[in-house]
Amino acid sequence: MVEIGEAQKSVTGRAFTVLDTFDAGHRHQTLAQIARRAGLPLTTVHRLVHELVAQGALSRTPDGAYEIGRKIWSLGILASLHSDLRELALPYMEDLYQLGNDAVQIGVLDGFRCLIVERIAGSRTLSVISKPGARLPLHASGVGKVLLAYGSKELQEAVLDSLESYTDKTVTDPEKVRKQLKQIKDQGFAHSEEELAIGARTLAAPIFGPGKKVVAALGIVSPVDNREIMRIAPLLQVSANALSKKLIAAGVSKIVI
Amino acid sequence: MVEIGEAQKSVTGRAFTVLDTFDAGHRHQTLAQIARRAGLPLTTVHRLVHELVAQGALSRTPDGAYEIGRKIWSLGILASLHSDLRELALPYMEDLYQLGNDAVQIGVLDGFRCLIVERIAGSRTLSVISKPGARLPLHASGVGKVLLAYGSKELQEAVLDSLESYTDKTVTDPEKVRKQLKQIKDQGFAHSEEELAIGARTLAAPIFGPGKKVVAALGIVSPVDNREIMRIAPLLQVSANALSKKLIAAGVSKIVI
DNA sequence: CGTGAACTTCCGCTGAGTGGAAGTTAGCGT
DNA sequence: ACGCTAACTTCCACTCAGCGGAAGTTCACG
Repeated sequence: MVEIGEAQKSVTGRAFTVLDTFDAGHRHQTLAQIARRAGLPLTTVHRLVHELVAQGALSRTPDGAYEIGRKIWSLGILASLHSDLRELALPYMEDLYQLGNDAVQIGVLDGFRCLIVERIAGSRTLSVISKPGARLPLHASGVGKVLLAYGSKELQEAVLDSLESYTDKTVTDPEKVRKQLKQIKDQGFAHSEEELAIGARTLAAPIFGPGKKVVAALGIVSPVDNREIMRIAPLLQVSANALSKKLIAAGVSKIVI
Repeated sequence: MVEIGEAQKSVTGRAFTVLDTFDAGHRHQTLAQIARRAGLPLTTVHRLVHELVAQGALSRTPDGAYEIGRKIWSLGILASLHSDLRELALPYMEDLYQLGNDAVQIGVLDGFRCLIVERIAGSRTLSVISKPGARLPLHASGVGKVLLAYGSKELQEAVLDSLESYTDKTVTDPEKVRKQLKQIKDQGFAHSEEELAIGARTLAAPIFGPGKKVVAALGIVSPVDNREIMRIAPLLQVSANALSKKLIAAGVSKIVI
């Protein structure tokens, strides 16, 4: 349990250093834990945390630990990721889900990762599906591959430079990935099998915003034993195109980068 | 366009006064707008906003306006509202949705309002459904009525004290509402017709957390011309009970209040 | 009942935050 | 073209909010 945060001189900086200690693996933290992970003096964190609680940015659980509060959640859903992209995409995702009860996900480029914005999964769907907020590798996930294929030359070079392996099916040879990317742009969708998680195969298509720019990727995740999945590809593309048109019509240029 | 924020002395306070100027109706704001609404000097807001942008809490749109950034969104989805309640509820909501393609929503008590945490609506569903983050009146919505019926005596008195009307079917007589609340607790679910929006009827059931405490309400919204809706009531209750068990098993006591 | 770890309160020093003033840019009406 | 207004940005000297070490409190465990 080593400290994560870099010392910030400004108060707001410190406040966010504190908030940043919270992540999917650390949703509930005690005061001392936060202080250690933030690399800040306990007294300082004590004061900050209390102020954040007063603001509703953090809240205290019955057991005395702290967690992210409702205020942050309420603000977060105002982000264009959620209010624009997610809102417009959901109906299409819902329709795709009903086709075969396979999980559906939508992600955007975030640095060298694919940030999952939303996913639909019922009770019968396989449970390895990444939750919103997850950051998948670009070269080993369907949605990631799409974003990479349509991404800038610089992005591709940077990513191809260090290809981490997740399963024994992960493609880590830059040349092979390069060929895949070309093929994806040619056929308009990506396909991957057990490259990130055993048991899952993925289909993904690009979502275009204003100016032929790819702003997101729409994907379907199903169990490997599903032989039918390739038949869904055209339907996925229809949905992706319809969503693209809707995004362009709504003038959602705000999702850029 | 009058100022909203109350002057805060602490820096974090000011920072949140700035963030609080953002809401569903003000997702994109210019610097001057923020300053006016926050009731803070322009210079101060200028500095704060730039710092927030550096932190990723705000981001600048191509047209120069500001909006809530990805950092806040990423943090927000860690809130128990989202990561606990929403995650556990979604599969059940999905199943309910598939029953009749009626919109499904889940909400929690937030002050004197019902805060919508998530909703499922396909492309064919009626579009008046409230989005996540919406705050519905307790006496005029299905989910709200459930929370009110199972709420504390003090809450009920406070709410019954000022019953706002939204349509000509909204019940604003405290005595009538009181009777409704009793009936809801007796039969275990709430039913409302066009009390909040014309054309919509609602069914809602309570979700119990540890200790028989109601932590949320699960609801179905369908068009008024849907004669079948009452037949869904038992199914809604089955789902609600299953979700309750799951919440209790997961020990989600953190959703309290 | 002693030890340690987590949390809270206290308080005097100091530099980060403040906000008025002045400068820059952009759009609009005449 | 030109002034006018509003939005935004930069500058800088004062001062008070924030800082964090020290000491006190609470709690769990052995």
